[in-house]
Amino acid sequence: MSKIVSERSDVIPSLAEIFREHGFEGASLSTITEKTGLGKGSLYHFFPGGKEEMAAAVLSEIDGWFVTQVFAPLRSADDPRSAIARMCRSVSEYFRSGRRVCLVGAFALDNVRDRFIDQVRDYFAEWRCALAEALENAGCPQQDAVALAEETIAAIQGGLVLARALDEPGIFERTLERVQSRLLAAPHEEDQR
Amino acid sequence: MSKIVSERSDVIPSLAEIFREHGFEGASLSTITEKTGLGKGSLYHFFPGGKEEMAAAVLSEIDGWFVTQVFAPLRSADDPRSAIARMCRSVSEYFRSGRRVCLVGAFALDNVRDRFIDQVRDYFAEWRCALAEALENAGCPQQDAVALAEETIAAIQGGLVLARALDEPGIFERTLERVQSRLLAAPHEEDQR
DNA sequence: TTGCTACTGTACCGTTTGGTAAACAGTGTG
DNA sequence: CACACTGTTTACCAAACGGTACAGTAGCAA
Repeated sequence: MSKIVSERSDVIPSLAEIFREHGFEGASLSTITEKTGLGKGSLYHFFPGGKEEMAAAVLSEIDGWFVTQVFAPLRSADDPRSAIARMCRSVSEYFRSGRRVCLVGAFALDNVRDRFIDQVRDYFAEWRCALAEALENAGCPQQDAVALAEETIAAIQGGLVLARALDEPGIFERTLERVQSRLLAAPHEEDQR
Repeated sequence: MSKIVSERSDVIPSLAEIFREHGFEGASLSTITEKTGLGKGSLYHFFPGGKEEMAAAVLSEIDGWFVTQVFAPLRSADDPRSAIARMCRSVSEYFRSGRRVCLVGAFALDNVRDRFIDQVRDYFAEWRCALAEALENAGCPQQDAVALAEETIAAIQGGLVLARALDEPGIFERTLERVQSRLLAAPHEEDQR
């Protein structure tokens, strides 16, 4: 057999897709070997901890992506309002305009949350915090900023759930537009005081 | 052994709780027998179709509850605005102020959606439709009504996800309050035109 | 060429899975 | 009392589960 010399990081995207499709419990090792093209031997070589380590790695990569692509830009933006607009664009692309589900949100719903509780909590806590910071930098009072950030993230998650439930990706896109205009309007209102 | 003479409908609430906790794939028959107190024999007596029929029965009951407690009152209300307020109260109680998860939403996220696609779609479609009707009856233009209904349901679902992810039920309560005030404000704005 | 390391395929492990079969017990009806 | 009906228990099954062990192979450095 040819030695493909794959790296651990090479399989993570397909692992992510598998967990998104089947959930943690629904993703069996046979599914994973089939869809990744890696045998059990290779999988356990890269992830000695089995499924749990695979899922943890996936969550880590997701978190990493959001930290660099979304959270950090929100925090350190010169122009927070354009950073917010960029967040909406990134999020829309990441979730494929509503055709892709949020794995962290899916994990949060049932008992698998408890196995990855730190990663799940951190993901959303960081997001809320980063977005609130950007809103504050744009002139939004702290209390309003946190509330609006919370509302925004919840709306995004709910948009994903509803879009998938009704199989209407447009729902997510409309949600995102509503959210964006509300985010961009908020600091303005405060400026006018 | 004593004959407990349980009925099919008696186990459905605990089945619902089991699926909420573990998800569909994560709920094994041994978990189910343990938590319902019924042996496999009894379970297959009531649900010859196995897990799938159990979950379908649970979804049916959930849908039934929402139809009578939420959707119908929204549609046939003399005073649509108080019906909307009552919806918010019912929903808050049903989801235990954010400590309970929406099973239909959870099912929607991964592949199990496709096994129950009709029930999942109907649940949300009916909700959106009923709420939009109530908004129209309150004087909201049709297009705005549908959009606001959609936004509301997505917000509720997202509130549940985020509340559970961060283990802060308060997030859901705040979401619900925001949603309610937006629903009650909307027809008013239209009236003032 | 010889090793060492990183990776891969396969056979296998014990356990658990969803599901079936049959014997059996309580209850109501004739 | 006899009967059917409705639950319930128990034992059982093949298949699939997550996971392990290990021999083997490709790649590379000395």
